[in-house]
Amino acid sequence: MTRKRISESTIHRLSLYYRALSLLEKENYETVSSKELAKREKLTPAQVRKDLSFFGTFGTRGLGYPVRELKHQISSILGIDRVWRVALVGVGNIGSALVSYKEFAKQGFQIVKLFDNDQRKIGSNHKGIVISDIANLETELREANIEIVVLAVPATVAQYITDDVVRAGIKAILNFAPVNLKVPPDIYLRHENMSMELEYLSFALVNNHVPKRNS
Amino acid sequence: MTRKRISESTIHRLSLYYRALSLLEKENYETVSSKELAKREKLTPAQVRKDLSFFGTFGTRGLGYPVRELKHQISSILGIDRVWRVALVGVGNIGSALVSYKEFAKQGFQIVKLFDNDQRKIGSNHKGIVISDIANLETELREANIEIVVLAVPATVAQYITDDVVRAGIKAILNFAPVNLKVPPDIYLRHENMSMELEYLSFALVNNHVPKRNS
DNA sequence: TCATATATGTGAAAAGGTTCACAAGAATAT
DNA sequence: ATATTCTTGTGAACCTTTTCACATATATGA
Ligand SMILES: NC(=O)c1ccc[n+]([C@@H]2O[C@H](COP(=O)([O-])OP(=O)(O)OC[C@H]3O[C@@H](n4cnc5c(N)ncnc54)[C@H](O)[C@@H]3O)[C@@H](O)[C@H]2O)c1
Ligand SMILES: NC(=O)c1ccc[n+]([C@@H]2O[C@H](COP(=O)([O-])OP(=O)(O)OC[C@H]3O[C@@H](n4cnc5c(N)ncnc54)[C@H](O)[C@@H]3O)[C@@H](O)[C@H]2O)c1
Repeated sequence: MTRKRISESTIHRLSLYYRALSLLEKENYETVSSKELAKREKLTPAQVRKDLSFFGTFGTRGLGYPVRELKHQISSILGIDRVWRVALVGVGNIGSALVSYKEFAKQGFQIVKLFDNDQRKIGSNHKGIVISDIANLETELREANIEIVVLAVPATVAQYITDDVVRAGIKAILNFAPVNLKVPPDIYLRHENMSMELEYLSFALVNNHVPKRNS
Repeated sequence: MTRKRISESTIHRLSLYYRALSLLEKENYETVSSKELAKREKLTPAQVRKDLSFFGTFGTRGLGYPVRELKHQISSILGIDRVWRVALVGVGNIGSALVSYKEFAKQGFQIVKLFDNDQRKIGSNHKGIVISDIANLETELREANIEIVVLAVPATVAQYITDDVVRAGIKAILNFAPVNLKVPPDIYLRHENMSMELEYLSFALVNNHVPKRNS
């Protein structure tokens, strides 16, 4: 268990390193320097080395990092060297897109349960999964040993469903609805907010923005 | 033109304030304190006041901020008090979901052009927009006066299409493909990376993470 | 009119995150 | 063997962001 407190930015960059390493592996690189890794994800070599140093010493001086080995280490740090059982609530536009996305499963996020409140959808088979009735959310989340819930429901019902999800003992939620959900402090809650990124672009264009620090 | 350099975090929080203010307006609030605004978006009152202070003085001591007025001010700062002409490339799973999403248009992001390379899709009418051939990307982006391009194509072709988009004079790109795109320094490029958020949840669960600073 | 309560706006302090710079380890060439 | 080159790992310096704390301004009630 990581006892040092790691910043969110570092964790996000681990995802980037993982992605870059996957590509490097495909390109048959044996080793990679912090310089090359940094270049591929628009970061600095010092940043790469500092981030990795929080978790151990993975490199060889004069040579760099072993690609396969480091990739494996990062997947272990991120906890994606295993399968996570994920449920998705709201099989609408965005929900359907997420279910169809094969990369999630490849990274260990396996969507094994779908929920909706639309009678036309309930019971139907969607990409090999039968859509469950939202009325049975709590019991079925428990029975299926779900660990992560993805919310793709209208903003108006998101809080209500969240309360149910929390009651089912779920500790991690990814929310696509543009609303700030109230959850107990021991729940990990993340938001996917696409409007925010569009609004950033809008701001940047209008103000000719030069960020103080780069993303 | 904002000459002071504003941090990305501040801009992202402006989006949150805007969202909260929209709701407050619906709830018929006349004024709102930094305290209430902070509570609704899980921030601190000082943070709210500091952020707003970068752009002017909008509040009244002893009373708070006028909801309608502040909302309007923020929409002007973010540049969403106007219509942006957006094109979307790749009308697949996620692309279709984005086109169907009415909130974008309500916030001024109007998707007016769709592109794909699939012959079965080209020429067909999708939510009132005829899908164009990717072969005509550059000319049609220019002719339609597109200002923002959303990329929802496979990662393998994303860089290639980006080069075209840049050649068409587009200055703002929102990319959904999990790949770091190379663009000239005067282009605003943002990434929507859903795996990253899932991986954060995974990390948090595995490591019992307490972030150093909250999101 | 005055007292009290409320809440902003903002310098200054504190906390956090990034970059620098270099000692030290390892590979490679001579 | 030794020199040279390369590149890591990491304290310390630097820069950015957040939080604190309070002077200041307004509203409200007596
Ligand atoms: N579509 C997008 O591109 C997009 C982009 C950003 C954010 N979002 C957000 O994602 C969420 C879903 O958007 P969407 O476009 O997929 O909407 P949608 O209407 O297509 O899908 C919502 C789904 O949720 C189901 N649902 C409604 N109430 C429910 C309930 N009480 N219990 C269970 N299921 C319920 C509906 O039957 C539907 O299948 C919304 O909050 C939206 O704001 C969507
Ligand atoms: N579906 C998801 O939930 C999801 C989640 C995260 C990221 N993404 C990313 O979003 C992108 C799209 O994903 P998707 O699931 O919608 O895939 P998809 O295959 O359903 O859609 C891709 C679309 O792009 C079109 N396309 C392919 N090559 C093209 C080209 N050269 N020019 C123009 N159009 C072209 C295809 O015809 C198709 O319509 C991918 O990069 C994916 O990694 C998707």
